[in-house]
Amino acid sequence: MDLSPTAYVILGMLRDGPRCGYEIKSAVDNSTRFFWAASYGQIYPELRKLSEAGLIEGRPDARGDRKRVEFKLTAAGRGELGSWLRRPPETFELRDEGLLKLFFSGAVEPEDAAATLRAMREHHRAVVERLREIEPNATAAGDGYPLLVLRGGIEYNEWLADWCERMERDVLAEPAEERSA
Amino acid sequence: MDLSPTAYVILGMLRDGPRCGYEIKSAVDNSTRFFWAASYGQIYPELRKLSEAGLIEGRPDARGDRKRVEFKLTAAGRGELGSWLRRPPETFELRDEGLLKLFFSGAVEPEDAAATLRAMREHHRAVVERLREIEPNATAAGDGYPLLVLRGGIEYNEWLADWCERMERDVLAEPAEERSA
DNA sequence: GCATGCATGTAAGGAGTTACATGATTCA
DNA sequence: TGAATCATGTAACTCCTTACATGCATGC
Repeated sequence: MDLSPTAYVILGMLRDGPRCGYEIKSAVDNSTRFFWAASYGQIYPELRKLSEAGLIEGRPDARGDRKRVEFKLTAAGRGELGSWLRRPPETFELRDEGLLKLFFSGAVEPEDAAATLRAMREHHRAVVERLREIEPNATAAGDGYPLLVLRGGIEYNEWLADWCERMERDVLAEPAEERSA
Repeated sequence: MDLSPTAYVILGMLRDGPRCGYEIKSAVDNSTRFFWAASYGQIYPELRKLSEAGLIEGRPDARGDRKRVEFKLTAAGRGELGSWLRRPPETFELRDEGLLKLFFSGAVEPEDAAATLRAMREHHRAVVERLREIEPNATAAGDGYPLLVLRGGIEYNEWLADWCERMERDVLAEPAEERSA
C-alpha cells in the first residue's frame, strides 16, 4: 500500500494505544517534530482517510460536552505499520538556510559569515536545551527507541553546534579569499 | 524585500557572473542540492519574476540556433543578495524517514531496527562518496566558502554514518525492551 | 544516424503551513 | 471572569516535484 508520509506518523503514534487527533499532534510536537513534523491541516484529513481505508478505527469518546474521537489501529493498520517499518527508508531531506548563506558568503565580509555561523550555532544549542527538557518524556516510553532517537538528536545538534564554532574560528582567522589561494 | 526561498539561490548563483537557467540548475545539483534543492519548475518561473522585479537582467545569447538567455544581477539584485546574507538564517528543516522508523521500532524486531540503521548508514556513506567526487568543483570556486561547506557536508555525513553504526551495535547488543528497564 | 547533453518552459498534483472558526473545560 | 488548554476542523496559500513537450548541437 502507498500512503502519504503523514499517514505513517499517525499509524506510528497509535502503536501503543488509542489517541485523538489533538494528542497525536502534541505527541509529534514533543518528539518527532525535529525530523518529521505534522500540522492539524494534515492530521485531521488524514485521520479520515485512514479510517475510510480501514487502517484505523474511530470511537466517539466525549469528555462531558466536549467532543473527542479516539482512534486506534485495526489489524490491517498494525500490519501496514509493520510492513512500512520493515521497508528501507527513502526520504532524507535537509533544508538549511544557514549553510546556503555560508555557501554564498564570498559576496559579503568574513564577519558576516561568522555572524551566520554564530546564529546557526545558537539555534543548535537551543535545540539541545529543548531536547534535554523533553528527555523525561522519552524515558517514560514503553520501549527504548524514542530515547535512543532523542539522545541521537542531542548528540547531532551538539555536533552541528561544535562544527559551527570551529568554522566561525576558521572564517575569522583566515578569510576565505586567502584560504582558497 | 521578501522573496521566495528559491529566489535567493538564484541570486546567489549569479554572484560571480552571468548564467542561464540550465546552468543555475546544474550548479545547484552539483553543490547546494544536499541542503537546498531547486527544480526547473521553480527556476524558470522565478527567473521571470526576479527579472520583472528588476533584481536580475536577461540577455538573449543564442548558441547557433539554440536559444539561450543569460541572466545577471542588477545593482538592486546584488544589494538584495547582500542584505539577505546579512540577515540571520531562519530555516532549518530535517525530514528523516529513517529516524521516524527507528522511533517506532518498538513495534518490530530489533533486527528490523538494525536494518533501518544499516540502510541509513549506507545512504550517508554514499553521500560522502558523491561529495568527494564533487570536491574538485568546489576547490575551483572563486572563494573558499563552497569548499568549506562541502567539507562540512562530508564530515556531517560521516558523523551520521558513524552514529548509525554505533546504534546498530547497541540495538543488536541489548534490545530496546531491556534497555528501557 | 542516434544518444547524450544543452536549453526552455508548463501543467498537474502532492505536501505542508498558517490562519481562521468554533466551542467546552479547567484552574487561578 | 478570564486565560490556558482541550478538541475538531477547513480554506487559502506556498512551495516544490514530476512528468511532459519541444527542439538544437555535439560527438561517436
